[in-house]
Amino acid sequence: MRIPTAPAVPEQRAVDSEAPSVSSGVRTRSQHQRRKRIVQAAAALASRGGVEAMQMRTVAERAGVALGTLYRYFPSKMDLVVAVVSEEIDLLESSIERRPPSAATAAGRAVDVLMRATRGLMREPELADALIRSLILAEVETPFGDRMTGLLLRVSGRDQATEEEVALAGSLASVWVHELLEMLRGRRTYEQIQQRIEIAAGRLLADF
Amino acid sequence: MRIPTAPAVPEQRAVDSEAPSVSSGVRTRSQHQRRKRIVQAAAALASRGGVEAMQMRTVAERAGVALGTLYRYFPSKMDLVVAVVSEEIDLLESSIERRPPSAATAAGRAVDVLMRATRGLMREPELADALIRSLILAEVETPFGDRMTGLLLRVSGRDQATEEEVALAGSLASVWVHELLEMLRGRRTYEQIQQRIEIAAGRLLADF
DNA sequence: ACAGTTATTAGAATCTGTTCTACTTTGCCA
DNA sequence: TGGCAAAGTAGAACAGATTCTAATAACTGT
Repeated sequence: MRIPTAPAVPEQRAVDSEAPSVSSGVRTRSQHQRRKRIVQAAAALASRGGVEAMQMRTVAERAGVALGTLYRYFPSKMDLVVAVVSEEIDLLESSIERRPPSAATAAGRAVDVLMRATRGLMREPELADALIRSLILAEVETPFGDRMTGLLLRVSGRDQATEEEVALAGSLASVWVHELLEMLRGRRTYEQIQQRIEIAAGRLLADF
Repeated sequence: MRIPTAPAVPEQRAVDSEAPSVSSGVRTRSQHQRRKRIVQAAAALASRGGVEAMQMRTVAERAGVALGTLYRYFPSKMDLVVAVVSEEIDLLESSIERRPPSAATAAGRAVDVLMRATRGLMREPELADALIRSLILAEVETPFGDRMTGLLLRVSGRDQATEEEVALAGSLASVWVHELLEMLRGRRTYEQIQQRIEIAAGRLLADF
């Protein structure tokens, strides 16, 4: 799996990696269905016992698909996790759109968004675990971190953000992710997270 | 891998978990040596090919120890990774002690420390990548974040820190870890990290 | 020195992600 | 309709972390 002769370059895995037919790029209806069934089966298993319960053999079985097929759609377990998790983020974004944060300050609105996301994640703890970890683990660029940062900038009223503003929003996002991780490790309660996010947001987005 | 929805009750794995003699807690000289040999072998392997190259069988072999013995000292690979990382942090701490940061402001000293640590990690990219990723993914408590936070508080002259100060230093530490990760993904240069750390530190530790 | 506990060992065995093989089915089109 | 490439299948095979076993060595207190 490793390339012994070229040590410097990390093995890029295909970013897309979610559909067969490499040549055409087309996805038939039945393939779409199959992919959906797989992701659903994976999500169902993960929301119970977490990534551990989401074993590739089991997912394949639950989705009524051969192991080889599962691997054709998702070349690694991580790809599957990422797929499951993408759906969750979509949910958050549309929730924010439906009911935008109303706090007076940018920091307040950011805290609102982050804590709403936190609550959403806490509803499916095992799934949340998978989400956060995959967000961090991903080898290549994933939309997650940037999407969260973008979301924060948007609710802060910074559609045309300076580089410094992007850095600050990004910092807040990374603090949030870290706090979530600590929660997953059982080292934070919801209240503690809120407190810490408020403190950090108050400083980082002070003059937004 | 459970979430404390209200109270924080993680299934604690023994945090220590690094020496035999559960009952006595004593560690004989030969045990100490053995442990040291194991960690050295692990570090040597990891600094070449990353965690992948640091296979438990290989580590045991290199350390001249049976696989079972390795597992007696380090119940899981993660425990071994943590041990390796701890040594790195020791190095950083003693380096800081030897040559304390001299900047005028607390934020400046914190930036100094973090960038010094960054340079240290960049010297062994494979090791850094492996270790940081594994630590972030670790299920259980790791000394990493807390030690870094403690270090930051110390160089900020906050030996008796308030809760808010701990939160702020912790936030800065998590921003740093995140930037490090981005660097490992090839999305940050050293200069960019420095810039972002300066921005974040300037806000977070403003009135330290 | 002796009995009993604890540490160590070699190696087999287990578990789960991933890969491989040898077929069979499906979709497509000339 | 015949045929070919892609997609799917069942199941074996492989890899590396972790666990288990049975036996031996080292250390302990008496």
